[in-house]
Amino acid sequence: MGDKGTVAMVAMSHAAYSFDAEYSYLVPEKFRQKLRAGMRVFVSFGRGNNRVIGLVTRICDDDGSGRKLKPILAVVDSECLVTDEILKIIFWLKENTFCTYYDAFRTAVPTGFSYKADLHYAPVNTYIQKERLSPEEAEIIDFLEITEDQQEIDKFLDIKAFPERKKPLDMLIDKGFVEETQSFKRKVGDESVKMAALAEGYEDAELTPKQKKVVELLEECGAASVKELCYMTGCTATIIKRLCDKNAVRVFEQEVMRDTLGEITERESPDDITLNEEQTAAFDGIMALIRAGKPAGALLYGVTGSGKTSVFIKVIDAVLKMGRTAMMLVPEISLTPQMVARFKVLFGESIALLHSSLSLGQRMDEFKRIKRGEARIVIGTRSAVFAPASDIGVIIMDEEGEQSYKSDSTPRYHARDVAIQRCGHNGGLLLLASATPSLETFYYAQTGRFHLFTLKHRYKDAVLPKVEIIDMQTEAAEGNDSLLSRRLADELTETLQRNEQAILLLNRRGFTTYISCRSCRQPVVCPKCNIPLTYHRKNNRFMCHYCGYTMDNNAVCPNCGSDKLRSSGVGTQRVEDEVARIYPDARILRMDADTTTSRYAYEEKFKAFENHEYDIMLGTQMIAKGLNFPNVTLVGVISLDKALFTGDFRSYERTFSLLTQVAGRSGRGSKPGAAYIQTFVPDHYVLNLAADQNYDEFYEEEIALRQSLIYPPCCDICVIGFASTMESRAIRAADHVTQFIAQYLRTNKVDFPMRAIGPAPCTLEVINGKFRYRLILKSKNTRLFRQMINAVLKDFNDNKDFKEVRIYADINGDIGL
DNA sequence: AGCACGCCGACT
DNA sequence: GTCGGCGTGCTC
Repeated sequence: MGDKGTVAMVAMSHAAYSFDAEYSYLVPEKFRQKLRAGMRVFVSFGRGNNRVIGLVTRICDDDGSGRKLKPILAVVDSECLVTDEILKIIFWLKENTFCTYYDAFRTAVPTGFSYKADLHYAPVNTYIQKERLSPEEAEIIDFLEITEDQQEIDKFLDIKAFPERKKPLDMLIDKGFVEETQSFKRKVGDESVKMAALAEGYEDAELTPKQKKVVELLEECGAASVKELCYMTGCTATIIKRLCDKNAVRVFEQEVMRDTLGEITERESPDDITLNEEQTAAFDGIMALIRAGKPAGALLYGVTGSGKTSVFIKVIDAVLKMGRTAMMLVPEISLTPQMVARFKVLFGESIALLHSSLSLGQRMDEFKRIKRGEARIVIGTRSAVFAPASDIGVIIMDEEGEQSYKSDSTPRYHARDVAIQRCGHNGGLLLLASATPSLETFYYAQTGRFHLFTLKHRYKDAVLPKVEIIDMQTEAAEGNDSLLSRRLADELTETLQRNEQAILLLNRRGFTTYISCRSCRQPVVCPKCNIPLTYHRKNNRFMCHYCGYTMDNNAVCPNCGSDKLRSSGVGTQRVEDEVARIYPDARILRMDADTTTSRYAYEEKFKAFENHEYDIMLGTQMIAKGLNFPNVTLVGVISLDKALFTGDFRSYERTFSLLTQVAGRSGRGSKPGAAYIQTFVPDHYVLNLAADQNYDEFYEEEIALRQSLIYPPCCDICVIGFASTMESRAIRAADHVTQFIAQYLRTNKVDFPMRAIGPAPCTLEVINGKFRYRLILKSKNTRLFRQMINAVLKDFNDNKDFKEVRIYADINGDIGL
C-alpha cells in the first residue's frame, strides 16, 4: 500500500469542528476513472472503522509518505453535485465562517440529495476452515450460509442492535470470508406537511382536557396541519401523538407541491422595455463592467420606484445574449411575487427558482437544470448564491441591506460575501441594488471599491410621498389615547372615502405586547426565556415569541399568585381591532407571521389586496418591501420606536431603511401619496431624515458614528457567543475564551489591533432556557485573525469542561439579540 | 461524534 | 485473579 497510488482527500460528513480535516484515502483501481473531487464516497473512519460518507475534496497523484492508507470502499455519486468552482466556495466557507467542510457542502447542495448508507453482507463462496474461527465468527458464518432472506441477514447483522457482532463481522470481512456491499438511499422524500384529522370512532376515546380541545377544534374545521393545531390549542405535538395512539386522530402527510413556474400565459420580450435616460446611463455603465470580463462590484443606488427592475431585466437579457448566465438574489421570494411574475413573462423557462418554499424534489430539479445549463437565470433567496451556474456574468442582489441575506446558523455566511467570491471566480459583476444601501456597501461605493450608479428620479416622475412625523406625546397630552393619532385617523377616513387603499405598519405581533400583574406589578415573563409574554387573542393565550411557550390566559401571576393580570402595549391584533372599531365598513387585511402560517398565503393575500378586495393592509415589516400597489396613497406607521433601540449597531440603518421603504409604498400609481410616522421621539434625526427620504445625509451621520465608535465598515466585528442551560458555565466558558485569546496573542507573538468587549450577557439573556453570553472582538478580518478564531473554537470544542456549553463565532453579523 | 485503549474498584 | 467503570486521546 502507499506506492504511487492515487490518493483522495476526504472530509467526513459527521466531523465535529475540532477534528474536521482532509483525510487521505487510497483510491482503488476500479474507481480511478470515475472518481472526481466533489463526489461523495464511503469510507471507514476512526479506530472503530466506522463506515461513513465523506466528501472528496481533492485527488492527488501520490501520497509519498509511504504511510498505509485505508481504501475508499464505494463511490456514492455517479456525477458531481458541485462544480470545481463551488468546491472552492466550500473551502472559502470553512475558512471564513468556521464551519466544517461538510457543513459547507450541505449548504451548497439541496438537502434532497443527501444519502443514507445501508450495509449488506454476503458469505464469500470459498472454503472456510471453521475450526480456525472464533465462536462468534462461526455463528455469523453459519447464519449467513443458511439464511436466504436478505432482510433476515440485515436484521441479524444490524450493528446498532447487536454491537457485540461488530468485531467478529469486521474480522470476517478482513479475512475475506464475508463481503460487504453498500446501497445508498435518499434520506428524505418530497417535502410534506403533517396534517391531522379525526379518526373514525373518535367519540369513544377517553380524553384529557387538552386532548378534548384538539378534538373540538378538529370537529369544527375538519383537518388542520399539526403546526396550526398546536398554535390554536396551545398544546404540543406530543398531545397530538397521544391522540394518534388512542386512535382518535389520524395523522397523514400531505405533499406540498406546486409548479415552480406555474403556467406562463403571457409572453413579453425584454426588447419591448425601453429605459429612460438615467436608466440607460446606468445600464451602459453596468454592461461596460460586465463586458470587461473582470471581477467587479457595483452599487445601483436608486430611490424607491426609480425602475431598478427594468435595468435588471435589460442587464440579464444582455448577459444571456453574451452566452453567460445571470443570478438574481432577492431577500424573500414570497414577498416579491410581482417581480417573479414579471421575470416569468419575460424569460420563461430560462429561469430557475430556488427558495425555501419549494418542495425538496422541486429544488433538486431546479438545481439540475442550472447545473446542466438548461436554466441560465437563477432567481432565489440567500442559499441560491450557491447555485451551480457556470460562467456567471452578473449576480444581482436586490435590497442588498436586508437581514435575510445573512445566515444566522452554521455556516454563518453573508450572501454578499459569497457572491463576491463567485464573481471573483467567474469574472462577473456583483450588482448590489437598493434605495437605502447598507452602510458597508455605500462606503465601498464612496471609496471606489464599488462602482456607483445612481437613479435619482422616480418612474414617470411620480413624486415621492409627502411624509409627516406625528408626535404621540402631544396626542396623549391632548387627551387622545387612541392608537391612531387624529391626523392619521382623518387622513385614513379621507383615503377610504376616495376609495383608495392604505397600509399600516407596526413591528409588534400579537394583541398586546406586555402582561403584568396588578397586585405585585411584575411583568409576566416566559419561564424559559425571561421575556415578557404577548397576549394573542386568536387563540386566547399568552405566548412567547422567542421559544413558542404558551400559557392559558386565565393563569395566575407566577410571582404572587394573584389572578389580576392586565395586558397593555400594542400588537398588530389590537390595532386591527381598533381600526375595525373606527372604520366598521373598511375591509382589513392583517399580515404577520401569525396569520400567514402557510407559505402560499402571502402571495394570495397580496393579490387580494392588489385587486382591492381589502381597503387597509395592516402588518409587520413583511408588508413594507418591494411590493407595488398603485392604489395605495396612504401609509401609516403606527409605531416603530422600539426598532430604533434594539441594541444593535445596525438598528438605525434598519429603521431608516424600513421607514423609507414603507413610505415608498405610497403613491406609486398616478395619484400622489402620503405617509405618517407616529412616534414618541419626534425629534430623532433618523426619523426626520427618513421622512425627508434623505439617505445621503443619513449616511453622513451614520458613517461618522461608525467611525467614532468603531463599527463596520470601519472594522470587522466578530461575536463569539456562548449558550448553556447553566449560567455559571456560560460565564466560565466566556471567561476561559477571553483568557485563551490573551494567551494566544502572547505566545504566538501576533499583534494586530483588536479590541475586546465583554464577555457580557446578550441583550436577551435567556432564550429557551439557555443563558447566553457573548464576547465581541473588533478587529480587521485578516487571515491571522481567523486563525486565532479557529484556534479558539478548536480549543474550546476539545475542552471537556465545557461539554454543555455551545459556542459559535460570527463575523459581521448582528450583535443585537 | 464514536470508539478503543487503559488504569482502578467490586465481584466469581 | 477478571469484568467493567468511565477518563483520555485519536481519527488518513
